[in-house]
Amino acid sequence: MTKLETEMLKGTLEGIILASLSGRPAYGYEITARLREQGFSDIAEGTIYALLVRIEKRGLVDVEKVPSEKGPPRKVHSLNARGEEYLEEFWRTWSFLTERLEQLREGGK
Amino acid sequence: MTKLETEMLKGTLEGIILASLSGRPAYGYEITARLREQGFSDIAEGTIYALLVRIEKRGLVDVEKVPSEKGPPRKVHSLNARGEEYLEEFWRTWSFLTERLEQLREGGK
DNA sequence: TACCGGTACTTAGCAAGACCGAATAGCGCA
DNA sequence: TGCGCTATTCGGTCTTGCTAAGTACCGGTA
Repeated sequence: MTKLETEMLKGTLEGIILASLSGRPAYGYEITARLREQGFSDIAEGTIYALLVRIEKRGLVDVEKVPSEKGPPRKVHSLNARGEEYLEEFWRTWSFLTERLEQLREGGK
Repeated sequence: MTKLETEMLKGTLEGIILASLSGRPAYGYEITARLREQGFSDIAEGTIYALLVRIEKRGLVDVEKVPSEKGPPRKVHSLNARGEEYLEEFWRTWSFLTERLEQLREGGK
């Protein structure tokens, strides 16, 4: 992970995870795998778990413990109503940012 | 400024300033004004100055002191070769991020 | 002269986010 | 027994942006 990426992820990683959770509940290990497949190759596992705890505390996801066939029990996170709302807010802010940046990029040429 | 925006700016504000400096040298006060016009209405002035100091230390800009008619001397910052390089790198990373997020957004529907 | 407002920059202390590394734990297989 | 994969937790560090306050220069006005 480049330093640039790391810093840019701040504030967006949360939205990324919520988005990835939207409609498809998942547990930490699974989310990490999903993200890696989707191109976020080097996101630290510890980071994902810390973030999941955070969004749980904020009440954006519901958590259910499900026994696993191959390891300790999984904590399955599903986006709830508040989470959906927050996700929408996230997309709005994200759109705002991308629009501004696109403007700047155009202007810089 | 919403908390979401603040967190999302982390890691991108630097690029925003470099981009805004690209081709048009400017001093802090001016940059703040520019950004406000461009929609970043609530970026703290102190933040801009701190950031300018940082990018100067990293050698991404050249700084020249220019006397002002109405106040203390201005520190005019201009993007140098290293800064241009860094800016390109920033845009690459930014593009990567936006593509991934766009994917996620599509997938979530 | 004294003061105020606008211009311009600086600094100290704080909160939040992501990272790394290590630890804990369950399970199957050689 | 020990290795490797699954799965989660925790402590300490670095970077970033924010707030709030202060310094400094200038012109106009009372």
